[in-house]
Amino acid sequence: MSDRARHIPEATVARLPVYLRSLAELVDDKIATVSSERLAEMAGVNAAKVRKDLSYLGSYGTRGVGYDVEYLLFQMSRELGLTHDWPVAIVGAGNLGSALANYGGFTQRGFPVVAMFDADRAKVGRRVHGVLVHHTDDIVELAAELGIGIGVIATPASAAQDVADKLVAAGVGSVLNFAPTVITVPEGVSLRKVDLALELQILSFYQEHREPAG
Amino acid sequence: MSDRARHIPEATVARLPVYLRSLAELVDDKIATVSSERLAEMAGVNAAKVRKDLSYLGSYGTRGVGYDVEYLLFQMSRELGLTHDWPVAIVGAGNLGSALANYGGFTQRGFPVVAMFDADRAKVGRRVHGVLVHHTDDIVELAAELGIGIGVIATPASAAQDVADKLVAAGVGSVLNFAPTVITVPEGVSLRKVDLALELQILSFYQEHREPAG
DNA sequence: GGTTGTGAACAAATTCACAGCG
DNA sequence: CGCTGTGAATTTGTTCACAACC
Repeated sequence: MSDRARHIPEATVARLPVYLRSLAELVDDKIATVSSERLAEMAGVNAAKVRKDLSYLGSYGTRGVGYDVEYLLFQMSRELGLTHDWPVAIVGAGNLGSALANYGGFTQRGFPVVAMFDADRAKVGRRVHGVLVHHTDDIVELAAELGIGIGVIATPASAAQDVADKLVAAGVGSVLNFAPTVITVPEGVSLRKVDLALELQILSFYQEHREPAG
Repeated sequence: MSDRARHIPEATVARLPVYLRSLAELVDDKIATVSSERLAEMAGVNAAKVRKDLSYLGSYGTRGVGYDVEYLLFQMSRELGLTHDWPVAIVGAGNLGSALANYGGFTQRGFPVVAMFDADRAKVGRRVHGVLVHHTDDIVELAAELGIGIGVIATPASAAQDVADKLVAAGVGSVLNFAPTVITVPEGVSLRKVDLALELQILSFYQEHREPAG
């Protein structure tokens, strides 16, 4: 239907959730209208970028006035696919997987954790934050059955690619990888990664190269 | 000393740790030499990018042969500042902060967690994975005393900016923010963020816009 | 007057393609 | 002959600057 938003740049897509959060704050504060400048400040970017980014969604602002907070929030939620829930499965019920399951933020933001999987039979049958742990052998069958769209990988690196393959076989369209290894997914499946140690190593570089003091 | 690597692009810096991990795997497998093509495959990028990235570090390859794995690993570790440890403090001893402290990967990769901080007096004095929890009021004093270079923020969003300010006041040069909010640090301080819900929201966008099937 | 929306200018990052060297 | 290292071309992303509009 909406032919407006034809191909939004990746960099813009990655910023939309930040704007969304800012808009949610404004709603909480009962603020009805916001300028690109104010929104930029809240999102930690500059105003030109906000306007360019928002323009990909459509012309939702009013010149001389700004953007209607609630209207923009709604349009952005719709564009991000956040007007409905996306059931999520977490694979790996170890430290990290359990922490993710216990972290309420997922369910609260529309990503209910509906299943967990682990390769360790001793963990199968347990519940983490109310979510039942299944065996990884059952990913393909169960994830498909439960209509899981997004899979979260929180396994050791050695298991990650195999798990990703199973998730894809189950019809999962998006994968969020926490395992410290590169995994690949077929064309058409989205993949993002969060690598904790890697982030520290990047910071280490800048730490090492601070102010040449010359 | 080395005047070679004058200003490495950010995008390249963010990939260096991925190459580093690949090189470590090759060392484990007792492989002495690697081509840009092979390294690219392991790192999930293309060969041209590998060569361009590595060229910023210096001319460490041999034409017709490839790169000496151990030598490149050493040079890269040095460039990334990973030849010595970087003591880290984690602020926020809740679910996430505790999971991060318990996650052995940090210490193991040269980022020993030497202190934790929390605003809740009930948590102060406890130990998480052997690390003592202090009160956030003592960040400035203690972080400076302990020579902490990198601070990890794992607090609720509402506390994050205040904590960041304290860390900076303590002389911390790098901040890794897990709180779901935008924080700012002064010029010269490095900042990276990991936002779990945000990653899922980005995936939701692509999930929502899968295959227009036209 | 004030603020958006957007072409045009600029900057960063990626990819190509090949000379140069082992 | 094979593979690196790198200029040049291309693509992607950012910022400027201003016309259009409320």
